[in-house]
Order: sequence, then structure tokens, then C-alpha cells
Amino acid sequence: MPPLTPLPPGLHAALASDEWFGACEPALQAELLRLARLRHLGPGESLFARGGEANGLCCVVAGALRIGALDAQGDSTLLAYLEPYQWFGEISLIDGRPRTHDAVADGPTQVLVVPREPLLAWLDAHPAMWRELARLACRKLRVLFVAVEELAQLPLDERVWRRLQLVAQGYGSREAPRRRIRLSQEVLAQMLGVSRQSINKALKALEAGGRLRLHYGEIELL
Amino acid sequence: MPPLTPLPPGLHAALASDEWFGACEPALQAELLRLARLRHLGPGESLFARGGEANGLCCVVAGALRIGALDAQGDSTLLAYLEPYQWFGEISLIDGRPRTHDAVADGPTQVLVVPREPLLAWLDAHPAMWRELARLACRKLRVLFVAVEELAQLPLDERVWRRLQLVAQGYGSREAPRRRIRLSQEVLAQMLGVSRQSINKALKALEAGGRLRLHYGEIELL
DNA sequence: GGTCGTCTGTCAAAATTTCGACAAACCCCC
DNA sequence: GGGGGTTTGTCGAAATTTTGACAGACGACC
Repeated sequence: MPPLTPLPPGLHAALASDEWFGACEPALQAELLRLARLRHLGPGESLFARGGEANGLCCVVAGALRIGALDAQGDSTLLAYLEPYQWFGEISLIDGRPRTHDAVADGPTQVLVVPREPLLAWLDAHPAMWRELARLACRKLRVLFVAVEELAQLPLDERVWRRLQLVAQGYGSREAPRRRIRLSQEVLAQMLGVSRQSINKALKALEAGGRLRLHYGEIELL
Repeated sequence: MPPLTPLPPGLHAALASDEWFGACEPALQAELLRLARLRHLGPGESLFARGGEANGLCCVVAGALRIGALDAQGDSTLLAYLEPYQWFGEISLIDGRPRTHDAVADGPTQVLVVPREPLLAWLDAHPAMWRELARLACRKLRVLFVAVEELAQLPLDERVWRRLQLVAQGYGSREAPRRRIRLSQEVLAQMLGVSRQSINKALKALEAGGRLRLHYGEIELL
């Protein structure tokens, strides 16, 4: 069963830049690529929604995804901003329960989707590979623990700084942090759950401290 | 190699009340019990510390543990309050990296410790069991995602309410929530990263709303 | 039964954050 | 080059939270 869309050449090398995928057993790497289908999303298009059924393991290969959710009041929270080549969706793969978040494309975006059923079947035949999935979940746990702690304790300036670094490093996915981040202050405010004005003040303070430089719709880390 | 201290009779049944352990493959359940050593901790004694080396998978069987950390200012954050029969420590088991938090006994406490090396060796021989460890990590991911979202968005009253319910349910470990929770308002404040006075006000509001009743050093959920 | 340490309830001032508003700057697209 | 929509910078009033303080309540221990 060939991919619906042929996978871009050189994809494997690019995917290996992710800390998780790069350290995976070659057999799993190969199988993920063999089963993967490339899905194209238009701006604002949804990949999956909170509460929806698990469709498989995913990886951003172009563009970006906003991971968030709408709360009871209809306000949207933003949990993460995923760029290439980050893998996600392992939670529903592992436990079979519904999606925890909404995933929406931010601009034209391409996502690799490894369908759940064939992947689970392959994992049944290669159970040692579950360890790699545990590793993926584990990495996220570490990031989340740090995030929870900082969210509760640090002053806002510092929370903003850490969160920017987190996005720059792709939440632990990238080795070398990105220098420039395309995020509006509005979106950053959603991620941290404070008002845009507070974010603006914090960013100004960080800029005055020489830790970053502000541009239009973009932040440059120094 | 017999346990240093004989394991209490009936322990297996009690452990099965935990959602994770109860749903584990019997082979893994048996092996965990076979490898486990019972460790006794006095009040305030540390089981492990942030940054320390992984010593194994653990489970509270009596008393309680405070899971937290000291930040740069020396203020302590409290992440969780673990009671029987909750399993933890799987992160360092899975990735071999240092402990993310401090674990300190709150009163006389007994903890089951399954040493890392023999457990890893057994897992090598039974790789399908990695799926169970992935399940454990996965459950924590779900709890944390919800916690992060609520921490950022909900008003304080609601955050307090949800956190109490989380503790009452053992963070998803217990099926039937506990009715009374022994937690001072001071500790609750540390968990949520706000002042004790704010917690007091929030609890009063919840009590006025008929959702709980306050006692000395204890909170009763209704 | 008394003492001590902890926990709770409450207060007012200080600091911080939100909210609503508005103008200027910027980019994209026609 | 000129809209039009988005993003940023900033303001003041309102609301909330923190801080520091103190008294009373409670439980443990002698």
C-alpha cells in the first residue's frame, strides 16, 4: 500500500533531527515511514479535535500546528505550537482514549499520519518498540513537569522567557534552539493564560534586559 | 533473593485497587512484587531528591509522600501528595535520566521500591511489558495536561476545587474518591502557587456554595 | 489540665493584573 | 501606492492578589 502522496525525498534525514525519532530503533523508524500518509492542511484546518477518536501517531513536517482547546466559556487556551519535526498523538495511541486537545493548522501545513490500526498490529509483532513510545511519552512528561512548576512559581517575566525557550527548542525536540520565533503577543498570552498587556510589559522588560529583541509578529532570542 | 522485609500479606489485592497496577499484565504484577523491597521512611525523610539517580519504580503502601521541589529562591513547590497505592518514578526508569522531583515522607511512610537494574533486565526478556509502563506514563500525561490547562485558565475557586478532587482521586489512581483530605491550607497554597489567604477565601467560597466543608487540618468534599 | 506549636480566619495597605480603549506601526494584497 | 486587517504600545480605572500582621481555635504532649 503506497502512500497516498509520495513522501518527500530526504524526509528521513530531516525527521532524524528530532531527538526522539533520531534515537529510535531503525526498525521503528522505517516502519513509521512505511505506514505514514502525508496529509495537507489549509490554514485553520483541523487535524483532530479534543474528544475525538485516536487516528494515529503524527508528525509535523511543514508549517505549524496550534495545540490547544476551548474551555467551557469558549475561550481558547493554547498549550503548544508545534513545528517540524515534532511527533505527537502518542497518548491516544497508547491508551486508546480520546484526544486531549485540538490540533489546528497555523498556515499551510503538512502532517505525517501513521494510522493507528496497522501501527498497533506491527507493535504487537515487535513489542520491544513499545519502549520507544514510552520514551516519547516520558519526554513530554519531563517538559510538562517543568512547565507546571514554573507556571505556579516564577514571576511572569521569567515564565515568558522560559516558555519562549521551550518553543525555540521545540519542547525538547530540537538540539539547537531556533533564534527567531514567529508568535504574536496575543498567542503568547493565550499560552500563559495572562492578558496581552501583561505579556507586552514582560517582553519589554526582557528586551530591556538584553535577553531578546522584539520585531513585528516575531521575537528574536539573544 | 527474598525481600529485606517480608511484604505484608494481602498487599497484592490492595495494590490492585490502583487503576494502573490493577490493569497490568499478571506477569508484570507478579514480577514487580517479586523484585520489590519495602522501605520504611520516618516523617520528613527523603526517598529521593531532584537530580538524583534513578533507583527504581516505587509505590506508596502506607503513609504519604510529598512530591515537590525547591526552586532557586529556596521556596518549595508542591506538585502532588501521593497516598497508597500510587506508583511513581517511571520517568527515570524509562529514560534513565535524573529524578524530576523530591519525594519526602509526610509522617511514617512505607514505600515499595522495585530496583531499576533487575527490573530492566526482566523487561528486556519481556519487552511487551514496556507497553504497561507506557500506559503509566500516559496516565500521568493526561492528568498533567488537564492540570496545565486549568492552572492557566480557570478562576481560583475552580482551580482549588479541581485540585482537591484530583488529590481525592489519587490523580486518577483511585476509582472511588476519598471523602476527607488531610491537607492544610498552607500546603494547598504551595500546590497552586498562590497565597494562603487566597486559598482561604476560595475555600470559604466553596463551602458557602455547599461543595465542601472545612475542618481543622482537613477538608471534607460533599 | 496546662502549654506549645500549628492551623485558621480576617484585616488593611501595597503591588500587580485585568479590562476597555485607542493610536500608531506593520504587512499583505489589490 | 493605497486600503484593510492585524499587531503592537500605552493609558487609567477597576478588580484581584500579595504581603505582613495578629488573634483565636485546635490538637498533641507532658
